Amino acid sequence: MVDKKDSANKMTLNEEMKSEKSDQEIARENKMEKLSREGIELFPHRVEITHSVFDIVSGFSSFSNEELEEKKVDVFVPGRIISIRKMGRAIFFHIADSRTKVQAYLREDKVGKKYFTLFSLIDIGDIIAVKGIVFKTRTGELTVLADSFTFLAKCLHPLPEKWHGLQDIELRYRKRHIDLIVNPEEREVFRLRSTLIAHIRKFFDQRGYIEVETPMMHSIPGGALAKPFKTFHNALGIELYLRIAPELYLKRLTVGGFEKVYEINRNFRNEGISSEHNPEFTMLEFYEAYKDYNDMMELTEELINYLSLTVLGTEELTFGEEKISLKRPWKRIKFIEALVYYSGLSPRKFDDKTGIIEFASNLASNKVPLSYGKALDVIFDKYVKHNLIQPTFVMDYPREISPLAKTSRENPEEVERFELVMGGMEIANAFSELTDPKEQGKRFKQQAAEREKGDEESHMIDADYINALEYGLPPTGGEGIGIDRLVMLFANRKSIREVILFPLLRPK
RNA sequence: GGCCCGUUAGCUCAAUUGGCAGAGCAGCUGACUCUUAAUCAGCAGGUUGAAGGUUCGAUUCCUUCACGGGUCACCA
Repeated sequence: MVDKKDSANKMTLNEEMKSEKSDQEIARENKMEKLSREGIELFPHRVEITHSVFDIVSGFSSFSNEELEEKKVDVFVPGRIISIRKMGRAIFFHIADSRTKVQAYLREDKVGKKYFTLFSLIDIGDIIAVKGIVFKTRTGELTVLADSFTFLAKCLHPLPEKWHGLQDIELRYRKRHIDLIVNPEEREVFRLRSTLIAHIRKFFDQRGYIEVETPMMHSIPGGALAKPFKTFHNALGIELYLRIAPELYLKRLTVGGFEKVYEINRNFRNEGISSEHNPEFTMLEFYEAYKDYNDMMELTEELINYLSLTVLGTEELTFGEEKISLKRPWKRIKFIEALVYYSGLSPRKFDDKTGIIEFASNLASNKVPLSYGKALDVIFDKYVKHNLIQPTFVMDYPREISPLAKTSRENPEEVERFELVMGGMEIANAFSELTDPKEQGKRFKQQAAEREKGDEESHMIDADYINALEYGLPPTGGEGIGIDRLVMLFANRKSIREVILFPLLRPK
């Protein structure tokens, strides 16, 4: 098995080394050699620029050509060449930075024959810096009239076509750098992601939360019901798990006196890959002492509404065919009521536990025996989730599938937990945290029993966590929000791979 | 993992019933000093994802495999 893999790797490496260059790649290498022979540095150490492309476009677009001529704005601007239009002894080309592009204009009579000839050795994709004066062409396009240019990097491969860009989805993910060069709208998705996360930090920082980092490697994976990745620490000689959630560590911090904490970081779950699941994904978790799940609903509405208003400037998201209104307050529905409403089963049917388990088992294809709680969850996923497009808090979950949540004040079979569903996706999961160490011990034991029966996702017993609770966890509201999915909603992308720069793919 | 779909030039896509694998962009050569999907003339570019099979002949039909997409199942 190992040998087979090794030889396969060697094959691909050899193939890659031997792989023939295309005529276009050879042409580019030849140009590079010619330029080097001319004594031109193609990969300089640094360059003293005066403006970015964005600076020029944002700073001078509003001026007329007359005003620009008067100002005589000298610029030295770097960018990647994305198009070239050669017309005899004049050349127009566009250079781009991550935000926008600007035209440059090179004339033989202006730069001299030498520079002009050198430009024929430039390719689309090269990164150069253009020195010149800003003006507007007859058609009114802001343009840098070049008097010289400097190589910053040579591009040795042809770029994808200029108006279709890179369409091949597999190539876009495997060669994300090319995707980002030629597909400006993809850059915007990741810029949006960055801005969104920055505002999340701002939101919590302003409320007196502190941001913390807790371990990614756990000896007991906890805080969620999921299958972990396993790894090994050589020096300690112990098996470790990549974390499935930071929850138990964050609550230890609340025990320790940090009353408001949050963490934005990666979780790892060893489960299927789909348009809504990447094995590693980014989760925001936050915990606030003296609060319960009702407070967390308020906070969640406030957070997401604030994010939309500040980042997108609207309270309405467009997600595929749907419009999602973030106007507060959002819909709230009890878990069991949602099940009754969307499944079409009569409320009485849900009192028949074996009947429900049988019903749910027929929906699921795997043979793992279902508990009543799991059965309800299966029905929820199958009948309810995808119908909830507008933001909806689904409240009061079965206790069996919520081992870390406090029992409901009204119904001992339920816990104070909600999930926020939007665009048919689960976006957030929160509860009034279970703070009673004895009760927590019991819940863990029930989970361990499920585990014995073959449920790999059940929670392991974490004695150290119970010990932490024994020192006193104040009443606490806690919540996790899937950042990738939130970005999907904000960026109107139906696949999680569109909002993760390097989604996990099978190596080729 | 099951089912469906896709993989053709560097990129985006064609190819009729199984009958010489094409186009646009990009590239190369040349013309052109306000173009902008610049234009014009010419040239080059292919192991049709891989391996097998059927056939006189396979991009096309069949089998297996690889990778990806969609969907279902599990999960956030």
